[in-house]
Amino acid sequence: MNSEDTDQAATPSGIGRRRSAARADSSALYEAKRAEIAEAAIRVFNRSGFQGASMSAVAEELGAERASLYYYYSSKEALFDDVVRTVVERNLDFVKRIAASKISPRRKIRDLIIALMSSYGEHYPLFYIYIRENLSHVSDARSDWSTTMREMNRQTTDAVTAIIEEGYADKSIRKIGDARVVAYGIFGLVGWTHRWFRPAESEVSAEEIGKTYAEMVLSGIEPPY
Amino acid sequence: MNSEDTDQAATPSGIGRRRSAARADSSALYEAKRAEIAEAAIRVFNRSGFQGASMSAVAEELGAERASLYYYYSSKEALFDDVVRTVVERNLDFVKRIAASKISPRRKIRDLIIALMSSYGEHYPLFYIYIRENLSHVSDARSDWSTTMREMNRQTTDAVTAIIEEGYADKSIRKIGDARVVAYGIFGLVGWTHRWFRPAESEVSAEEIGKTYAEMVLSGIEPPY
DNA sequence: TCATTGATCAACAAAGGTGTTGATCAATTG
DNA sequence: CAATTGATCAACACCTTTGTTGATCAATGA
Repeated sequence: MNSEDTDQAATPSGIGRRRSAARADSSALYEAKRAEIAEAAIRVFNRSGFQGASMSAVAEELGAERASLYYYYSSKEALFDDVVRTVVERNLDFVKRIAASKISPRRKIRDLIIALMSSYGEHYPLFYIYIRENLSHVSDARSDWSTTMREMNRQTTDAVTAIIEEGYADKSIRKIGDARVVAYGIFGLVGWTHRWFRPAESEVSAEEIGKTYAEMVLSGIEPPY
Repeated sequence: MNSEDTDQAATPSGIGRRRSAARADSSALYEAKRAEIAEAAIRVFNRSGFQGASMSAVAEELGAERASLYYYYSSKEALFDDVVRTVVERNLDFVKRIAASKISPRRKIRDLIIALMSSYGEHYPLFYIYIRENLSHVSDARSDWSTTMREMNRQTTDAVTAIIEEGYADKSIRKIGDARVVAYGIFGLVGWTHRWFRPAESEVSAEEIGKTYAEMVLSGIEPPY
């Protein structure tokens, strides 16, 4: 894709070499600029999805020139990857931290739902662009990246499933069905908000939604008394 | 887009006139062929989404020629509309029927979740292509179609919200939060299955999933005793 | 002052998609 | 048999997008 690794025809401006150098540069200033581009991209991806988003639209959103984006990102996929990697990593850390805490399974579930919703609201629309995508557009050429992402997704699901099973084992959670189905249900409740929740316009806060869903799930999985 | 409404240059084969006639034809035989095309399209749309799906892919899936599709559908959008309209209408009928039945709000919720899941599993992947899309690709040119679809979506949500509120009013449902948030939660539980549930490969049946989620929601919204 | 560098401008080739068109073939049907 | 018709073939124009390239401008800073 780029033939400027070593040899470079000596152009008067040397812009070719400068460009590839810039894309490889990971100094703070460059990363800051990349973050700025990523922020604009997040908004566009959120509106149009990966396939529907064009680099022109990202450039326009940023108020810059399309060619300039290629100064920092080598392709639309690279840009998208950068954005999604952030989300998936943050999400997994999040879930893992709660899973590892020393509280009861029921409390974990409650904390998870509320904290997840709050985080989604706070970082809107960052998480939602990832939730929408489902990584369905990944090309075979990037199978290692997509493998990594799917692996992290699996870990995220596994962590929540493990919490449910922990509760099944110590009988603090009533066995209402397959633990994985329950885990997916929790992600469904929270993830589905991407379809209707707009923090800036909503009358109910992200936290309130979280509390409602936590209440919904919890009182359902509590043993009868 | 088509200039064959009235005048048509007399071509030797008259194929132009024949084509527009075919597209307007709604006899049983033509509708059957359209259904056959739509079935192939459903599979492709489910795999790739509207934007990612190409007419070539649909043709290949059907085992036919791309040009032949245009004999029955005037555009990719027309094909997609045909598919989605079916789903949205069926879904709304479904929800309305349960909402109108003479059972308690709690029973309505339970029946709705189980029946919806069963229907999704049975008609897989028809409903899921609609759930994925969110009608986000609609162009301004088709605003009447999209308005109709959004209106039907609203009615579907409203119907479920009304059931919750009915329960809030007669105190048969414990007030855990905004009725609409709860309604969206139910759609989230059920709708999210599009991300992981594959009827042909799954160990748990659609009905089992429905029962699990019904249990999860119900015992949660039951008043304490 | 002068080299460096981020950013822009203005092209460009290549790819892939859409919808159209006319000729043609093969099967069906009156 | 002869007309009809579904389906195919093989182009075609058109459009959008992607990623590249080289010249150039303007600000920065040594």
